[in-house]
Amino acid sequence: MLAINARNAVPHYAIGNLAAHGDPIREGQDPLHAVGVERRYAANQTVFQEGEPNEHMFRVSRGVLKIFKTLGDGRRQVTGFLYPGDLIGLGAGVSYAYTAEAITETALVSCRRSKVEDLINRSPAVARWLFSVASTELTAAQDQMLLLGRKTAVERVTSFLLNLAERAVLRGEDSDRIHVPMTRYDIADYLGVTTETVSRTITRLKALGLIRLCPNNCIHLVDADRLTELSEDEGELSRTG
Amino acid sequence: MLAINARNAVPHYAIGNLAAHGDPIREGQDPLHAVGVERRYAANQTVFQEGEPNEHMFRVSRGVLKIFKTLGDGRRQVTGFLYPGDLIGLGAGVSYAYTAEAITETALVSCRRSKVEDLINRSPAVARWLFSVASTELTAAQDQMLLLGRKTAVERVTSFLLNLAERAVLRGEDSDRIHVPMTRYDIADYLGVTTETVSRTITRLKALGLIRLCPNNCIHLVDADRLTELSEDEGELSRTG
DNA sequence: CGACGATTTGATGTGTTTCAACGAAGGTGG
DNA sequence: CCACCTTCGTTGAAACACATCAAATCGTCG
Repeated sequence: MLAINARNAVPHYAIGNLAAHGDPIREGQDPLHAVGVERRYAANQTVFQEGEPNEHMFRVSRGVLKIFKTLGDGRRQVTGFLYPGDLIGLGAGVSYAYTAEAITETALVSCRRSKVEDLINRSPAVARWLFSVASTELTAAQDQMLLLGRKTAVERVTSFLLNLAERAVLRGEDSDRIHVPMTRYDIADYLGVTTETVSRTITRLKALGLIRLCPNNCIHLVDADRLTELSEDEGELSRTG
Repeated sequence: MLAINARNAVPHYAIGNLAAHGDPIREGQDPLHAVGVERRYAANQTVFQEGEPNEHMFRVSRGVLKIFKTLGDGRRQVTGFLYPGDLIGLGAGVSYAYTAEAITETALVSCRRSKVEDLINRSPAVARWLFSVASTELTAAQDQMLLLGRKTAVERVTSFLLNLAERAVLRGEDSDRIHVPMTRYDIADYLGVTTETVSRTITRLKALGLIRLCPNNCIHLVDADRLTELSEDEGELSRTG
């Protein structure tokens, strides 16, 4: 996942940490922005829905969004939370495979897919960039599959919190006081559990003194090392808890 | 790392289902093969392990493989089964995020990542192809997240069988007599359940007359329509079952 | 202040896991 | 070619982590 250093002379759609991919796309050279249009969305507003024709790619300038898939009977799976710098609409297919919805007030740079193709044709650097972004997403998706398929509730929640913290660092934010703008319901649908389980697990972590809930949807990670242990080995909880 | 059974006659590296990506890379023009080397692997042989330096990309010529991630205590998540035409090693990062292991006897075309970069630089067509393959993988990964996070055991197993059937069609094989070379254990680790649950579910589908087990790890999908219903809505089972 | 959604907490239920055992299949070596 | 052994697959009984149902409390905002 890509992110930016928000404070900057260069506009907030700058690319940021792409250097991590060894790619020559640098801050202030967002290739999508050159050919795209910025659009704004209110909290809870839908950007596009699963099944609609897949005509645009988006890049998050400001705000947080979620993307999710839905089953006929209403069951949802949130497949990602998107932060500034992230791309939406990478997936293949003639129609979107998921719904995208703003969690906070949001600004996106929108770009027709045909223009993206043009960019790839004209610039190998852009091609490598997009390929590397998709590859990074793929790696993250595999981590999430491991979480959904094999991790316990405690491991899921701690993994989630640490993941938010990691991404906050990439955006140049504080890593142990993380902002959590999504609801328990969204988190539950992301982690493949219920809101009650998320709530109980957070309560438990709080009771263990590993985290602290602050006002404004903020969570203070008091003992990140211990949380890291819990994110990979539930057994730890009984041995020391 | 790579145990190579060197015997290179250079046969079946045709591209197969790539046309599905609507991209101008066609049969007999595998861009990887031009710069790669074919290697062979016995069943159960490891191609590379999670954590090893990520230096190669592979394309399956013949055989079936699995890729999986492992937790410290041995829990596994199979994140994909790979068939001829599929690419291995798309993921980002300096080291492989998962282990790749041959299920059947296998032939792969191996290609250094640096050569792949060169190809992207030289050919926008290859760049678009790789991007579209990665995008397709991403879409599949999201489907799998929905399965792992929200589907019941019956839905998981039926989704899996139908998915195998779909991919068989893309390879030009029969769609209702599918070859299932992986063990119940592999399937279980792919679907995020136990071998017992997979076994019981298959038994149940068999009892309902929806599938039939044939010799040689072959499963006959007797009622694909009904299976499709079951793959998206478990409730169906009680209504009609 | 009042109200509605979000969150937390409690009591109970259940789908799947875990533990256990057995039969079948597939190598391996004598 | 046949005992032997290991792995795989199936089935059964019991246990458990999480879901479900229910309700109180918190928090936010008109």
